[in-house]
This record gives sequence, structure tokens and C-alpha cells, in this order.
Amino acid sequence: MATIKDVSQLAQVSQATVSRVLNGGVPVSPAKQAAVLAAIDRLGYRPNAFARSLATNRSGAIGALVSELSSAVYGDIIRGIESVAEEHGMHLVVSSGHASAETERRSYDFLEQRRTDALILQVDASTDEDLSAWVASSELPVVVVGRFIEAIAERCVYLDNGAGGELATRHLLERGHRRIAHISGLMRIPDARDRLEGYRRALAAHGIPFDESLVANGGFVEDGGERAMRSLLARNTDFSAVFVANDQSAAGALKALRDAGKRVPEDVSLVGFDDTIVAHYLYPALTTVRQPFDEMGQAAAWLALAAIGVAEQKEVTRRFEPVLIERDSVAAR
Amino acid sequence: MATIKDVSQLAQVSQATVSRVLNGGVPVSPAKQAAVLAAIDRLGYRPNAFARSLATNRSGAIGALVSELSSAVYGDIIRGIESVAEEHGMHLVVSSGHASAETERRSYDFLEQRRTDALILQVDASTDEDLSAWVASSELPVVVVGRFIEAIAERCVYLDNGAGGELATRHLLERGHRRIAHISGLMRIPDARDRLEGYRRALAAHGIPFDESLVANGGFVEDGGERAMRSLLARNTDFSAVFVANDQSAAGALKALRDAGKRVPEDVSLVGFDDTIVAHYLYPALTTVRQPFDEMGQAAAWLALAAIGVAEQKEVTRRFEPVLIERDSVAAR
DNA sequence: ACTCTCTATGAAACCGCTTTCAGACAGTCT
DNA sequence: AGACTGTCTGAAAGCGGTTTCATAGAGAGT
Repeated sequence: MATIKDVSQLAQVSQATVSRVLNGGVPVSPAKQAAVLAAIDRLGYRPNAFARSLATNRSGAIGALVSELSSAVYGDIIRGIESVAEEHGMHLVVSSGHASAETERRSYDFLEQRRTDALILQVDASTDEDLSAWVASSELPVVVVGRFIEAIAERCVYLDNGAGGELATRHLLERGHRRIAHISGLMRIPDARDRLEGYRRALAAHGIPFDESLVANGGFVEDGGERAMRSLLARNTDFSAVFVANDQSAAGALKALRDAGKRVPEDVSLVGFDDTIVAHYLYPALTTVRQPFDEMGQAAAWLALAAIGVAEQKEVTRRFEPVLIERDSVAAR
Repeated sequence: MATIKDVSQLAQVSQATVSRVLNGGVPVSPAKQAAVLAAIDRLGYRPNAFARSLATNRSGAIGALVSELSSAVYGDIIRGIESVAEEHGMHLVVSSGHASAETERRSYDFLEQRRTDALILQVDASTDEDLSAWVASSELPVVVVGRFIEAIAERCVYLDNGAGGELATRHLLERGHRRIAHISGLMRIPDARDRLEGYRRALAAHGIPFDESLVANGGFVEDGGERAMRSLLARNTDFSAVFVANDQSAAGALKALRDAGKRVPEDVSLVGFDDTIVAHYLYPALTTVRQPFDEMGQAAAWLALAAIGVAEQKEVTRRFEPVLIERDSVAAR
């Protein structure tokens, strides 16, 4: 593999000049410039990324730590990050946290050691305090996506989950539903709490008292959603609609309803959350609250790149608004 | 950030000794060893990955070029790769080809320049010849996943798509179906051709002549599947079952059937391919042919790591066998 | 006691690039 | 003509590790 030295010798200039031609910014006479380019071409020279990084202390890569690589849910976040990174000639180094706080920590260390230029975190298991501490102690810019943490608010890209919960519930209320159940998410995750909170707010706004017996925990997973729905059905409190904290558990809920001989949406209306691919494929197609994962990933990447001066500084949306996607799982009452 | 020099001074040893302690393999006296470790701990020293890479010419990362980051289909491949990489203390640098031969080429150059230690390719747009050429000219080990290329057979990890097509079709034959249609995939992709071939073989084995009017192209996408099914229905050739080349177009086909008032599986049986989450969420849940994406990713990663001496050399499955996953979309006839 | 391993160690070269610094040269201004 | 500016260039010093090579010192063998 040719080195800069080979190029400089062939072009009869110094290594410094080759470097200048390569990196621009410094004037180089046209003659030498041409000689250098010719030599580069002739030798098929490609700069050694390690040497460059060592000298500049820049890696040309941003790191992403995601809770789960390419789940239905978070895949789009990575996609969003990658698209912006690529646009700026940066690479993406990914690592998965495997939904364990310890692994997340390890992966974080890993990436930090690897000296990516910036870090994007999308993690579930670690606490707000952990994350704040990481951000505080890190030498490189860190941005957190899919989560709002007070202490590092300006480094967070997130959805307004409360508004999402409200939106879903209000939609059902507007369709005439009064007995609306909720299958909640994993309560240690703020998103789940916020969505529940939004649900309560929407009810309150319509003068409907919160009824604990209409809430069951689905833990954000399909099985959990199925169990939660069975539990709701078994309680003999009637309801005509359910707001489910995410699409996956909505899929489970749908299954439980079907097994119980209930039709959706004729007997029970259903609203999910996330608008993942799941919502699209369910039958009936699931009305749900959309999170713009792709855009959130892009925003996070932009924020990170701007922080290291690679992307232009501009106003980046950090708090995203949920949008209701109407499909076929809600009927008027 | 502390450097090896700081450590060596604090520990009163040479840099070489610190390096030895760090990398092992060379005997170091217990006393110095302890002193070095203490100094490392005290300074919070972390070796600079760039410097190390420059000196060793190893990056500690493998590159993955995927056609589409985290689609429902290929997400599991990446996951498989990452898990094996992480197990061996390696990083994963990913890049997406965005389904264009040119972008794939660019991304490939990008990764190669980045000098990852090995490369895993999962690409659709580039031709067999392109890939063979890349592999031949590359200085680092390349493995191709999800595709069989004669010229570089021992570097390919792939599914036996022909057997998969046969499996799906035979399943329908065994359930008593005789008029079996096929919605094919993107014909420029070998997988699609092989699956069709398998379909023909299975028919032939049962003495059923191939009937061109029972084949429509779905292009591996949902829309395409829907259109293809509509086209089949419009032809007025009757059929009681359809083997669809992938789950996504099966979802489209299912929709078209539903729109036409046909029940699945009572009127028409359906078999998909891939066993992505789509198959799981469709209603009725789709009987399909499973590709072990995760394992294939793992195998590819293992092959790559073994090639650079990071993973132990062992017999790695390169040709995976499809498995039929029976769900609810096939009825006996 | 003396040579002969053998082990543990440090000095220094090296990996391939960027960047500083000083100087050569050409052009401009009195 | 002489003093200044400003532009372009090369030598060399890093960046922070690894690795080679030579050597000091400890034991072993006679």
C-alpha cells in the first residue's frame, strides 16, 4: 500500500505538500498540485485513516449505542443517524446494549475508547443518573435520543410522549368512547409513564374520572399485551376502547381480543403507539401514534455532528410531536 | 488524556514495559506489573486506539456493508454479526448501500479505506462480477452473506433458496393442492430465480406441468405482491394456493385476496418466504419458509474473524437449509 | 570462579500522517 | 535599489502506541 512518502517522491515534492493538496485550505501552486494528483492516481494512493486520526485526533466516525440493534422499533433511528452521517462523510460505529445496564456501560466504554468523534445513545436500561454522569464525564459530545433527561435537556432528542398519550386517548374520546382502558408499558421507562400520564390528562379534560381497574401492564411486549388484555377482559369492567402503550403489545392485545371472540373495531377499538411496521401489518391495520424515528435519528446525528463542527449549526428540532395515524382499528361509538 | 508515557513515568518503567503489560504474551516481573497496573488505574489511562492501529495495522473493527440498514428483513443479519463481533472484542462499522450499485461501491471504498480488518457484504444491487472483483482485489478478507457466488464460493454464507422454493411448494402439494400459483421476486436477484426454480422442481416431482399463467411478479415488495395477486385473480385461471417469494409481497397478496372477497386459507392458501416479523403479525399468521438470518450473520462474522485470526478456525456452516414454519395460512384441500 | 544461557528491561526506531516554523522567492512600495 | 509583504514550500517535530535489538543481571553448569 502506497504511503504519502511514495507520493511525495514520485511527485518530487515534500510530504507536507502532498498533505496540503489532500486536505486543501492551503494554497499550492498549480504545477505541484497537478504533479501530486498524478502521482496519487498513478500509485492508487489512499491515505491511511489511522495515521490521519492519530495526527488530527479525529476519527471520522460517530458512535451509536442502541439498546437493540435493528428491532422493528429502533431500526429507523439508526437509519436516520446513518443517513446524516454518510451525508457528511462520516462513518457509523454501532454497538448494542442488549437491554442490560451493564452491557450498555461496557459498550459505552468501548465506543468512547474507540474515540469516535461523537456519541449517540439510545438506551433503555441505564438510569437517567447514569446517562447524565456519562455525558458530564465524557470528553466528546454525547446526544441522547428517544429520551428526555432534565439534566442534559439540550442534548436530548425525544418525543413528547405525554402529548402522544393524550392524542391517542382524545381520539377515542372524540369517537364517542367513554370507557377507555389502557395497557401500559414498562414502567421503569419514562416513555411509559408519560404516555399513561397523557391518558389521564385527556380523560380529565373530558371530565372522566381515572379508573384504576381499566389499566393493566403490558410491559411493551407482545406477550405482555396479550396477558394484559386477558386480565382486562377477566375483570368484568366493560370498556369499548383501549389505548395500548406500544404497537407490539397492541398486537398481543388484538390476539387476546380475537381469542375472546371480540371483534376489532366493532366491539373494541384499539389505538397503538410508535407506528412501527407492526401497526401496518396487523389486521385490522392499527390506528396508532406515530413517532418519527427516522427524523429523530437524523436530528440526533445532526446535533452530534454540529457539536464537532462537521455539520453546520442550525436550529434542530429536539422535541418531536406525535402524530395520529388513522387506520382501521377504531370505530365510532 | 493520559498517554502511555505518563503511565511509564509514574510507574518508573519504560513505555515498552507498559505496552507489554497491556498486551500480555511477554513476561514481566510481578513487581513492575503491579506498578504499571497501579499507574494505569490511577491515571485512568486508556490506550489510544488510533496509535495502536497505526502501529499494528489492525483496527479492531469489522466493516459491514448492508443493502438496507435494519429493514425487517436484514436487521437480524446485522444483529448476528454484531453479537459475534462483540464476543471477540471487535467493533462493527456499518454502512448502507441504499439499494444502488453506485452507492454500494462508494460505501465499499469507504469501508476499505477505513481499514476495518475484514468486510462483510450483504448487497443486492451489485452484480456477481462486481463482487468477485472486489473480493479479488481487496487486501482484506471479505465475506458475502445472503448470496451465493460461484467464483468466491468459500467466502459466501447463504440460504439454499432452491430448496426453500421446493419446500414451500411441496408443503402445498402435500396438503392436496394441485393448482399452485407463484408470486415471484425481483428476478435480477439470484434468490428470486432460485426460489422459482425450486417451485418448478417440486411441481415436476409431482408430475404437474409448469403453467406460466400461474406465475406473476411481485418484485419482493408489498405493492408488487398486491398487484401480482390482482393480476392472477384477473386471469381467470383458478388456483387454490400461492407460494409467494417473500413475506412482504405475501402481505400485499393477502390484502388483494381480502379485497377480492377471498378467505385465507379457506379459499386460497398462502406460503411466504423469509419468516420476518411480518409473517408473524399478519392475519392469518403466515406459513412461511424461514431463513435463519441471525445465524447467517453469525456465520459470516465468524468466517471473517477467523480469516484474520481473531476467532478460532472451525467448521462454519455456509449453506443454510430453509425450514418451514407452519402457521395459519395454509389449509388442506 | 568463570563462562554460558535465559529472562526481564529500556532505548530507540517505526507506523503514516498533520502541522509548525522558518526560509526562499516574487512582487510591491518608497 | 532597498526594504517590505505575501505566497508557497520543505524540514522536522509531533501524535501515541508497538516492536526490534541490545544489554544487564540472575542462575545454571563446569
